Amino acid sequence: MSGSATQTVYEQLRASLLAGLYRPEEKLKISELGSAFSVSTGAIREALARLTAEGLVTATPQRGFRVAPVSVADLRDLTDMRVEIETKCLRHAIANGDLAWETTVVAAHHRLAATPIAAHDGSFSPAWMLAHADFHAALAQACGSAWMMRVRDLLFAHNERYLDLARKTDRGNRDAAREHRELMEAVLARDTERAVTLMTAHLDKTRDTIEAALLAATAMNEAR
Amino acid sequence: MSGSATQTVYEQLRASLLAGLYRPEEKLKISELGSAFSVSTGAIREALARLTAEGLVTATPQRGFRVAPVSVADLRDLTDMRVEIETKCLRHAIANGDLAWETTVVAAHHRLAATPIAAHDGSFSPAWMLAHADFHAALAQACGSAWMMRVRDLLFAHNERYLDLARKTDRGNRDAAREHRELMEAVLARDTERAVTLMTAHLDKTRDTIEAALLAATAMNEAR
DNA sequence: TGTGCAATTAAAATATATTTTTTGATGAAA
DNA sequence: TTTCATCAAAAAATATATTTTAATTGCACA
Repeated sequence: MSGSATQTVYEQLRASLLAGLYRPEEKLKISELGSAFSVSTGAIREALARLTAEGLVTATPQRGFRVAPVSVADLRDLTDMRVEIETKCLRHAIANGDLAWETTVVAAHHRLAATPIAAHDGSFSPAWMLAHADFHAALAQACGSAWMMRVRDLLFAHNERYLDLARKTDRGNRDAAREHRELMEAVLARDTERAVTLMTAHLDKTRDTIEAALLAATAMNEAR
Repeated sequence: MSGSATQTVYEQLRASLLAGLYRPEEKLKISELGSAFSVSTGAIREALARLTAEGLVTATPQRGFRVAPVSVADLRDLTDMRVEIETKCLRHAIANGDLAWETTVVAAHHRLAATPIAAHDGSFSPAWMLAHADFHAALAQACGSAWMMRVRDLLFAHNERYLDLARKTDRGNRDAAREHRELMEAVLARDTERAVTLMTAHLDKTRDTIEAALLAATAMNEAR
C-alpha cells in the first residue's frame, strides 16, 4: 500500500471513475462509499475534494458530490485540446528524446501489442487500458516539460472516462493496433510531421468512435 | 458568503496563496489553520486536498501539507506553456468574439487602467491584481472552449503566485499599462498576428522580470 | 564533546458524534 | 385532484475525540 487511507481511497476511486464503474452524474454518497471502502467519511470527503479539483467529480454545496457529466460537446472540446497538447509533446519529444526514450517507447509498444484488448465481457481489458495509457505517456515523456506532461495527463485521464463508454462499438471496425505501430515507427524514424499527422488522426478517430457510441446510448435512453 | 465553511476556507486559502501570503515550501499546519479560520480540521484538510490537486500545495503522506515550491526552471516551463495556451485562446477569441466580448474587454481594460498598481507597502494592490486577472481572462473568454479556459486559468493562477514575488523589482522599469493598452487595441482591430506577438512579448517580459527578482532573492538567501 | 537511544511532545490521520440541511412523504385545504 | 404546508428520514457538513506517526528533547554512554 502506498501509505494513508485517504490516498488509497483517492487512487481507487479515481481508477473506478476512469474505468467507468460509476455512471456520469451518478450521486456519490459519502457514507455509502465510507462503508464500501471501510474508512471514515473524512477520508472519503478528502478524496472527493481532490477529484473535484481534477474535474472528475462535481461538488454542489450542501448536496454533495456527483460523477462529472459527459457530453458530445465536451468530448469534442476535450479532443481538440488533446490534439493540440499531444502533438506539441510529440514534437518536443522527437526533438529532445534520446536512446533511453526510444527504448521505453519500443518497450511500451511491445507490451501494448501483446496485451489482449478485450475483456471477456466486451469492455476494454484493464491490462490493455494500462498498457495503452503507458504507451501514450511514453511517447510524450521526452518532451522535457513538466507542465506539458501535467496538462497532457489531465486531458488523457478525462478521455479515458469516455473511452470506456465506447466499449462495444469500437473494436472490429478499427485497427488501433496498426495506428499505434505506425505511430511508433514514425517516432523512431524521427519523422515529426508524419508522427503528428498520425497522432491527430488517431485522436480524431477515437473521438468519432466514442461520439457514435455516445449518440447511440443517448438515443436508446430517449427511446425508453 | 457562497455557502459552506470548507468552500470559504478553500477560497480564502487559495487567495492567500496566490497573494503570496505564505512562503513557498512553508509548512501548512492543519490545526493552526483550523484555529485561524475557526473551523474544524476536517474543513481545512478538505480545502488543502483540493489545492493539492491544483498543484498549489504539496502533500506528503504522514507529514502533512506545504506550500508548493517555486523555481526558475518551473517559471520558465510555466511561461512557455502559458504563451502557448494564451496565444491559442487569443487567436480563437479574435476569430469568434462578438460585440459583447469586445465590450467586456474594453470595460476590463478601463478598470485595469484606472486601478493603482501599487499598494502602500510596495506590493501589487489586491484591486490591481484582480483587475489584471479579469482583463486577461476577458481577452481569452471568447475562445469558445471550456477546456482551453480551464487550462488557461490553472496556468494563470500559478503565475500569479510568482508575480507577487516580483513586487519590488518590477514597476518603474516597465510599462505594463502600455502593454495592456496595445494588446486591447490589437484585439479590437482584430489584428491577430499583432495581438499574438504582443501577448508573447508581454508574458516573456513578465517571466524575465520575475526571474530577475527570483535570482536576486535566492542570492540574498545564500549570502545570509 | 559528540553519538545513539529512549521518552516526550507535537502534529497528522482517522474515527465517531453532533448539528444542519435537504429531500421525500403525508395529509389538509382549495 | 392539485397545491401547499408540515413532519420525518436521510444525507451532508461540521465538530470533537482518539489513534497513529513523526519530530524533538534530554540523558546515558563512549
